[in-house]
Amino acid sequence: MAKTYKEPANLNYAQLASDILNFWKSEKIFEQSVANREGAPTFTFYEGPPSANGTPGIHHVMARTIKDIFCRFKTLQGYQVKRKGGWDTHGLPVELQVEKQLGITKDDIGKKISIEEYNRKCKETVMMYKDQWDDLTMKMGYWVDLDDPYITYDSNYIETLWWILKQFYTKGLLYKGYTIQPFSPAAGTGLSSHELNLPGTYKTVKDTSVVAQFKVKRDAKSEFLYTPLEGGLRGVFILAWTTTPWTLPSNTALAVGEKIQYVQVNTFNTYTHQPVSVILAKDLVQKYFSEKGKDLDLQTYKPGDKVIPYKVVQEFTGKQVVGVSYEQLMPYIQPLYDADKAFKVVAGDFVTTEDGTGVVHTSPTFGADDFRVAKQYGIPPLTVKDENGNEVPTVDRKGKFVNEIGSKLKEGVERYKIKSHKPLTETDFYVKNYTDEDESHPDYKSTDVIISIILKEENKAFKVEKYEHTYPHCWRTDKPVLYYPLDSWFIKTTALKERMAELNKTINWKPESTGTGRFGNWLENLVDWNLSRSRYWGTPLPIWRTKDGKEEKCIGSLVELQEEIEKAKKAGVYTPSISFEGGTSISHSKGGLRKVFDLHRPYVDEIVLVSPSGKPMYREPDLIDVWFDSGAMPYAQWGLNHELLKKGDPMPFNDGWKGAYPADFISEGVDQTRGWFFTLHAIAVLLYDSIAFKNVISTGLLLDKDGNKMSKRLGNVINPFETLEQFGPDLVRWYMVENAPPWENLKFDLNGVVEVQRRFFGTLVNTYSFFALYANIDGFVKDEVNNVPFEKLTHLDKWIISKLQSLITEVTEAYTDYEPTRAARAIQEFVNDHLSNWYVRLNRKRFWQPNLRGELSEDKKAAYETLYQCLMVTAQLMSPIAPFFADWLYKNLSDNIRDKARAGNTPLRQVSVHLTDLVNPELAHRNMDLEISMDYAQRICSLVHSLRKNSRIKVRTPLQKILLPVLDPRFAERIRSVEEIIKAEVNIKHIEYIDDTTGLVTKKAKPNFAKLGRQYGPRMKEVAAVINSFTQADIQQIEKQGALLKEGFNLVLDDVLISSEDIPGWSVATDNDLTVALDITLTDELKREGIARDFVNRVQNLRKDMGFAVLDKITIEVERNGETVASALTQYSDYIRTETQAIRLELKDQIPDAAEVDMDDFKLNVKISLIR
RNA sequence: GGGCUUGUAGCUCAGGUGGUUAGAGCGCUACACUGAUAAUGUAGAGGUCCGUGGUUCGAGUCCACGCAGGCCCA
Repeated sequence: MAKTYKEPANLNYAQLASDILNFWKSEKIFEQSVANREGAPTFTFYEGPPSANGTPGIHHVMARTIKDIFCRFKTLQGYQVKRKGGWDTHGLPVELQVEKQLGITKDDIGKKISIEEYNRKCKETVMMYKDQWDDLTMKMGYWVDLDDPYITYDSNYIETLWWILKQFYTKGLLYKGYTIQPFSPAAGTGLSSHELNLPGTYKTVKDTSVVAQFKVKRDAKSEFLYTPLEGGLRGVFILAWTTTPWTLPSNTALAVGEKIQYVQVNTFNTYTHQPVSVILAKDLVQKYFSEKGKDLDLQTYKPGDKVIPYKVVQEFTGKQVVGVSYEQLMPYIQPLYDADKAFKVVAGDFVTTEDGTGVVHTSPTFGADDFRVAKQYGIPPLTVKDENGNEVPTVDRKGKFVNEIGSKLKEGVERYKIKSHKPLTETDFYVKNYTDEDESHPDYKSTDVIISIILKEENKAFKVEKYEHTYPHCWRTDKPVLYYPLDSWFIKTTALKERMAELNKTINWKPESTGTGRFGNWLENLVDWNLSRSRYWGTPLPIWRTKDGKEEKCIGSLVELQEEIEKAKKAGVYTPSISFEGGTSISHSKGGLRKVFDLHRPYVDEIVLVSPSGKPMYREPDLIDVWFDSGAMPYAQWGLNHELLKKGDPMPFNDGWKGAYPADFISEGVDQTRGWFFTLHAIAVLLYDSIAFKNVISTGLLLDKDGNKMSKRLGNVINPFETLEQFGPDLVRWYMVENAPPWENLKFDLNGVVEVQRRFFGTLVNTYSFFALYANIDGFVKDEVNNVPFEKLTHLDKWIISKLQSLITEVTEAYTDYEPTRAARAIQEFVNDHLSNWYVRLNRKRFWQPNLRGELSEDKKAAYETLYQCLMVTAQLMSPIAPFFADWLYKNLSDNIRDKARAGNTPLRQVSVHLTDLVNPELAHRNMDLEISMDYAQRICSLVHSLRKNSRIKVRTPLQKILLPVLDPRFAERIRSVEEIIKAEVNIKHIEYIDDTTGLVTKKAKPNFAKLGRQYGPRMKEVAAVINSFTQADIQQIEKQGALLKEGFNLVLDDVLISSEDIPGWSVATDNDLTVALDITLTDELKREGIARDFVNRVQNLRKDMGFAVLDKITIEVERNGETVASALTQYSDYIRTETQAIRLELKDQIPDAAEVDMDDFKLNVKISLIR
């Protein structure tokens, strides 16, 4: 017989997936799934571009599974879901990889290797692992369009970025400023955070640290600090600590912690012995004052005394001194602007009491925190004008104080007769030893030391000491790094901060906390976006400037660039010619060499434009942050359309743009919150006052099974290819989704995948195999049009179909809410607990009943149809998560009727489940009463099993009855509707419903706390005690009359929960509101029936042992063994023969070659033989 | 240091709005079943619900302060 339904043996899930993958490829299923929905509403998905310069990891399988699920689900729902792939190609990781490959460092660029060659190498490297990525994409079943991806290094792509930047520039949102960055004066270059993380950069050094005394100005705000001054005290000083005394001349603020407790202490200066009143954090008092000096009389102090008396005179929080003004510590130069706002106490969230004084000296030009807090409070930096009139910091790029400071320091050296290793001029004050001075010279003094001495002399230093700490050094020169203001280009994101927060509220974040918390807070504390990167491989900033910085141009397209170049040529500042080729790329010839032009360095740097006043303009050398690349993908993935651009279209993008903005859905790791999620959002708000995405899932981390990060060092990295090969993609995907919600971290354990295989896929395959086995035997073929009418289905059929409708509703809702884990768990529960363990198990007999006259009975047909429907819908519901397996199941169930379905244009005409339309729940087939009844049945059976086990009576032995206390008539009705199922399942003859009239049930009343609580509140304990003391009569009364007055409490029926406690003399089992008692009396009649059943079982075993086929007919011979057995076998002869396909059952006195079978209580000699 | 997040059985996880006996699966132990069978069922053991305070008649759940892990920042 040709098998209509495949019967899998030893299913290999990886093989299955690879077969289905071939099918998808050859039939172009993905393409069809998009083309099919032409004209339908669109669902827009944006692919966050991965970088192909590294190999994909198992976490990419996770991230992409999530993306894939919702794209597939929306397709099933009828949307058209285009998914354009993309590649992220720029950035530091690419550069580092190239440097590693070539064995060079950044220093060698432009020396050992030209920028041109270097960037060519980067471009080659960036797609190094593209094949592996493509392979993974295919193998894991991630559907994304890889034929036409966007690539961020493309000229088209970069051109769009330029266009966007130009829009920002025109709106005044792009400006040049500075930030504090690590800088190596010796090398003359900024350092990236990566360079700071190189081994060996942090060295332990001994620096001179100073606790400086900042004198508080007396005014209304600070008056309270002057109140406790005693005679002789000259002033109040705030103590602030620094390990970089050279930054003190540029101090403009002091930062305190608002919540930190500070104290004011009257004491003496160690160096000048002058009486002073100082302010510092309470926690740090012991660090600066010896306990011996505490509360000593200040009058007794004489200069030179070892013990310095001190007295804490008041205590206050940082908040109270915020806003206090102080005198400039080293008044060498004045701020260039906003001088009135300088020299104030401010609050800084970075202030601690771990070291120092709890007050942080703030110099906005030389510290990132300082810069930030100064900006926040509008405090000016201390800067000077250079020869061009530009504002510059007080230390130049060589690490030397400017002359304005240098000359003052020189004066100090002379005034205080400080000895030095060589005569110092105003140009000798390097803030660190960048000039390799001889430090071993006995009179050598660093600038830090000189400053400290001057401060001591001037009663401005409270304490000076050497301080050992680790400090970053330049990996090239081994010299200390300075934190230094460097030019940068910024996008003024702060201008639209409120709008960004407002629009963010319209985005559906999964989980919500990432949106409101992590992202929302980030938006609230937003600073301007620093776009500049001093690197080589990336999108160049399209801004040209004259040398003096007075004129600049921002280029917004290639056309514009070409026009500007023409102008420059006419003006004679630039000779190479550039021309368009094919409208999108330009070629560039210089010195006879002609090469295809791309917009990267160094080519773009060679272009010199001309300013309106006729001066040459050079490109600002910066590249832009790669996050701008990816954040601009909604626009740049399509590229600029020059025709629309000419017309002045505000959205001049190529085909594909329309209707694809904003995205309906995106998903990336939670680490992208301030990366891609932010840049997408920022650019969208700045450009179009729009959101860029409506729904977003931020996925958690993928850890190893012990919760550790996967790293090569730990050797706990899971290879995605091996894992997919071993288990197949469906199991891996299912495991990842089912195990934890996607935004939680996932502890990836291969044992979990094995478990998914056994527990879920194994069960589902078994269920399908069961169906296939019997459907093949019976020749059942699904007919989409003619089904057994719903009314004629059995209770169980209707029940599982009702369950199925509930499942459809639940799963659809879960997917719609972006809760894939809920969907997976619901499907799993349905398949395991309801379909397999209940429906199939209880219905097995229906399937193996022989057909009368070779025809399928209506009941059997109904069983097949019901099971078929359940499997088919399961395939569809699970298809977003387990796309290969679901398609396999779908095809197995429907391939045989495809032609007919096509002819009739019925739903199963589609060759793949991924082309079908999601079923809608048929609410008419939902029957909650039935579902509740069946739930009771399942629980009652479980209780009876438990009772049977306790009394050691196996299920094959029938028992007379169970007793079921009935507290509510509706309950009895419900049970009656499933009575037959219960009786069959636990092999019981009768169910007896008993109520309190029988006197068998003892009832118990428990307080309904939830309801009583609202009413009685604090008197709860009293009421509860009253209810717990209810007598049977009390319970009866409240049940009958609905109310009871007892001990002053007017109680109604709802106030109590009545359950049956016990049935005297019976063994009972309870499960919440259910109680069951089992009659364990064994009569002879019951024993005989039990023996018959046991006997059937033993014969079946023999049949199986002897390798008989299911339909083989046999004869049975049994040796006599007592009267009970004989009568049992005689009485149940018909039953036994039907069950075992036996033609004859004979009792004999002796059977020579019989097999001995164990009937538990006794043994029987039995012989079965095949009838040919 | 800050923001966000997690902490429930040996492991992986559920536990609307507070309600008195905290659940599931796996694993373990025992038993049953043996025509879904490299399956299956039932039962049992296993808990300081991270800690300490607080609010409340009542806290796994709410609040505060901690501890430990994670992510992103600084």
